[in-house]
Amino acid sequence: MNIYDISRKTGVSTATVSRVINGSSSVSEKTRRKVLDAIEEYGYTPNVFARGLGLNTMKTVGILCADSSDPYLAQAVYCVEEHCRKSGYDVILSCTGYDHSLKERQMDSLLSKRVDAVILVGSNYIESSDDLNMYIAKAAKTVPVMIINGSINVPNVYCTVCDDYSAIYEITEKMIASGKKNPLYIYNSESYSGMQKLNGFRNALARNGIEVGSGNILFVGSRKPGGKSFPVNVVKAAVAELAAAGHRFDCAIASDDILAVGAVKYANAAGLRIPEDFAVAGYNNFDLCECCDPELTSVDNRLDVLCDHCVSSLMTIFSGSESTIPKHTMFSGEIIERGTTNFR
Amino acid sequence: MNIYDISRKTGVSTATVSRVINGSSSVSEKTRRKVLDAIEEYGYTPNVFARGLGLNTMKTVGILCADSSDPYLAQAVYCVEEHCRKSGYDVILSCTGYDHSLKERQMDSLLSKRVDAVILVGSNYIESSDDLNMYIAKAAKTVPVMIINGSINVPNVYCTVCDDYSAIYEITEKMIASGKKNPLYIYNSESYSGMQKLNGFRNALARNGIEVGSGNILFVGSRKPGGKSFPVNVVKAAVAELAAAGHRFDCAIASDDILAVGAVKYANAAGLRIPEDFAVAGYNNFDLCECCDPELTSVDNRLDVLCDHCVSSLMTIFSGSESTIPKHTMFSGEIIERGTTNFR
DNA sequence: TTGTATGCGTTATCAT
DNA sequence: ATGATAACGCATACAA
Repeated sequence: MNIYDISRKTGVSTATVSRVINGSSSVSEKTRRKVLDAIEEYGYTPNVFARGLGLNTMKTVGILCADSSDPYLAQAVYCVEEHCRKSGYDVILSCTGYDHSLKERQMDSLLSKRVDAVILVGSNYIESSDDLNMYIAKAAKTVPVMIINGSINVPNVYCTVCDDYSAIYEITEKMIASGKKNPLYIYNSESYSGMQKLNGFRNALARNGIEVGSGNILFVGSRKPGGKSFPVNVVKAAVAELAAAGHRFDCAIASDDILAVGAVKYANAAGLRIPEDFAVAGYNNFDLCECCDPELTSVDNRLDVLCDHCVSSLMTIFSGSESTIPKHTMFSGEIIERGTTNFR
Repeated sequence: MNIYDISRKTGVSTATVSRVINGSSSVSEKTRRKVLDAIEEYGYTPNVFARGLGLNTMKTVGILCADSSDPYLAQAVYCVEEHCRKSGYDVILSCTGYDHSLKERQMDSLLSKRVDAVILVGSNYIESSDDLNMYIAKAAKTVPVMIINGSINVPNVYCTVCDDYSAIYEITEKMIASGKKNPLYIYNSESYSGMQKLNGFRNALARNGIEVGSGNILFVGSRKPGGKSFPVNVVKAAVAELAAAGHRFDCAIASDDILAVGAVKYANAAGLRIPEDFAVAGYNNFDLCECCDPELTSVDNRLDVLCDHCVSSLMTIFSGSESTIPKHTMFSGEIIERGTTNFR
């Protein structure tokens, strides 16, 4: 059943059928009804390939994300997908893992599918070397590229980020203001955003005259794609090991809630009182925070806001008003205090 | 840059270019090289729309899932996407929420995109009324429909499920065998799978001569799409309320880990010893289990196995050997014991 | 091994 | 308001 069939059944030309389908105004009400009825009767659906061939678009955006099973990214993907769909765009999901080579290949694959835009979800798409970011600039010559939680200054690339630096800086300051002298920073990502957070921690310590030594910073290894989450007991063990090595700390700040939970487990196992002996703060404000005992203080990075802003911007760009869209938008995180800290 | 351009640049016909692209054997090595070089040089990519128009396929499968931000579904989506991509198929993701009307609409939308198959992820796609499942049968007339964790007997629909009934039956028996007299069942989904689990619980109790009253079963409301997870404190409060109403229980079995965590929080807050006074078991075996204190006993439903089986089957069907694929495949769950229980 | 010609189902342009 | 037809870019049947 194609447009010719409908044309034949109704006795009008394919052009008119097409007009009806696309809601063109210059069709008589009578003809429109006739055509609509036939479409309904025969269950005709326009062929998207033929349409795509002519218009060179299938109203589809590609999503690149490292690992859609990571709760943070899953949340973002959901939010982006929903918003795109409501705006009439389908979503092709493409998980790349954390290795560079695959990212580049999947990007090419997406472009070869003639997506109308690509959205990079997660801070891990911007590498520290410009060379490695070339493929993004190249892609942006074809279609608009949106980045959620990553930043790069290239034409036709639009970035929406959370101010991770300030959020960590601020929460570290609060820790110190609440009387803590020896903060520990725990992280598992060396992405740009990861480094921003780390800098926030370092600078807050420096600002308060606390020396930063190897005992203050703990890298627990990178996330692996497809694992349900980051193994919390790895963190627990790493913190315990650090303590056993003689390092002293009275609080921990983590770049991700799951890491913070590891710290809480360490403290509970070591018989430390939380937050009196050992305070903990996480990042992302997942429901995991409420699963923790005591409940976990965290930074809400307002992912939904970022995603909505990103997709709204994209739709505006599609509408042709790209000049009104900022290339870079930064939102502030928000500290949500719960039982693992005692700020004042 | 299209196939005509490459044809012109190389001095061979478009047919030959097409042959090279598609790896046809009957092309001289010399010609092949020449064409390949030109393709490389000009960065030519075949137009998928034109290709799709002729072949009527874009090597794409549609995924329908209620909420890709639910950790369980996110895990499944990741697994399915990865496997599909490795098999040369792209994935269109479509989140439907838990309402029926949207499911039907998104299914239509997917079919109108001419996907080569549809994968339904999650137990919430099979309704108890046949009427409501009609749209699945209808879709299956066009393309193969795969269901992960849901079951229905219809031509061209292939189901892969976990034996939820037996898993819950078994874990309930273990609870009772470990000395518990008053189990509580906590659930938040009335899907087919949800009912299977509940039946497993009921039958295990009946089998052991324990009467099932309203104080033994707690429904805590349904999941909402897009929320990060199920609000754990809602569960905690609901259990506390049940206890306050005079109901007595010495263990809890939950249909999802997050609900079990709620029960653990209740016990901790009530000063009950786990597992002596109050044992807890969850379902799904997420890393959440390890975040819990004590760590949570759970049923591993082997989602990765289900997903892999589902996609492998699909690829076999694509290859034309659908007759070798079972319409229904059931895997067993596996009980993973941790600190919240003391089985023997 | 290679080339020619045609169909695939739309949309858009240009007539009428 | 409606119709005829070209164009979109590829794969393939058929011819050479």
